Amino acid sequence: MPANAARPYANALELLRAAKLRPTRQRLALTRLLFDKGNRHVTAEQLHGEAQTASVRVSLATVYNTLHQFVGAGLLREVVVDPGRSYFDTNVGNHHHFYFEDSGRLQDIPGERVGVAELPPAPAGTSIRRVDVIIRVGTDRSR
Amino acid sequence: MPANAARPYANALELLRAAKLRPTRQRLALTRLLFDKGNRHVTAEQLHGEAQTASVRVSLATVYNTLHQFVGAGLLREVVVDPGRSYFDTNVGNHHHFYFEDSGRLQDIPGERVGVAELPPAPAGTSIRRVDVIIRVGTDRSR
DNA sequence: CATCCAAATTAGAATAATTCTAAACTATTG
DNA sequence: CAATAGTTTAGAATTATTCTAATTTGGATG
Repeated sequence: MPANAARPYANALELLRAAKLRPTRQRLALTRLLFDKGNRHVTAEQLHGEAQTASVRVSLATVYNTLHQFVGAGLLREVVVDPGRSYFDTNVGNHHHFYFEDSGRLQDIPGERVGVAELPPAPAGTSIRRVDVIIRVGTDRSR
Repeated sequence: MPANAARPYANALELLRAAKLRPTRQRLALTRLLFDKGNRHVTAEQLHGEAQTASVRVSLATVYNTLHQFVGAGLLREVVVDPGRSYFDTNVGNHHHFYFEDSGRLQDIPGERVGVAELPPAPAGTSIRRVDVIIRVGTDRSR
C-alpha cells in the first residue's frame, strides 16, 4: 500500500484542478514534492530548498503563495508551534502533534489517540474552527 | 478578594528576589505592569507601550530580555498561536486557551474544563514538557 | 495556431518581530 | 566607596514573511 493511498487524487494535475488552481509548472512541481511521499511537515524555506535540489526553478515568493493557497483550499494545514516559523502539514485529517522542542521536529498523533473528553462552549457569537493539541516534549538530558 | 490573591508574592521586589533577578528599576516596573491586574496575555510591543504610557523609561530590548527571563523563572508562560507573534501569559497554572482568530485575542480556559482523557506516551528518550490545547474560534460572520 | 488577457511568477524591496553587539550604567559586595 | 558582575541601551543585524510592479504564461477564443 503506497503512502498516499488515502489521498483522493491520482496525481498533481487532478489535485490542482479540484482546487481550482491553474496547473503551472511551479505548482505541479511543488505539489509532487509535498504529496508524493507520505505525510510531511515542511517550512517554506525547506520546500524551496527541496525544489532547488530537484532543479525546479521556483522563487521563494511563489513557494509562500502556493503554500497559502493550498491551506485555503484545504490541502494543507498550517501548524503554529514555534514563534517566527510556520510549518505546513500535508495531513489535513483529524490529528494532533508531538513537538520536539530541542530539534524543532513535528510528529503526528492520530486523532483517536487523544481523548479530548470535554470542551467548553465557544463564546457567544463565535464557533470553533479547530482544536489544536500540541504535546511539547524534550529529550531527557536537556534543560 | 483581589485579582492576584493566588499569587504567592506580596510585591514586585519579593517576586524578583525569589527569581534571583536583580530588582532593577526596569524590572520592578515591568513586574508591576504584568502582575498587578489579574491574568493577562501581552506581547512585547504591548508591554513596551504600556511602560511608555506609564512614563517608565525602558527599551524594547529590555522588555524582551525581561519577558524571557520571566519565562525561564516560571513566572510567565509563552503562548504560540500566531506565526510571527509571541504572547506572554501571566497565568502559569494548569489551563488552556481560546484563540479568537479574527481579533488575535486570547482567553484562558481553566484546566479542569478541558478533559484530555488520554494521551499517547512520549516517544522513547523524551518526556512531556507541556500539553497545549488551543481552541481556535471565529466570529460566525467571518470567513 | 496566433492572439489575447487574466492569472501567476518573479526579483528585489519592504516590513515586522526579534535578537545581537558593544558600550555605558548600576546594584551589590567587600 | 571602589570594584565588578550583572543590566540596560541604541542601533544595527537577522529572520521569516509579505509586498510591489514588471514580466511571463496558461488556456480560451477566433
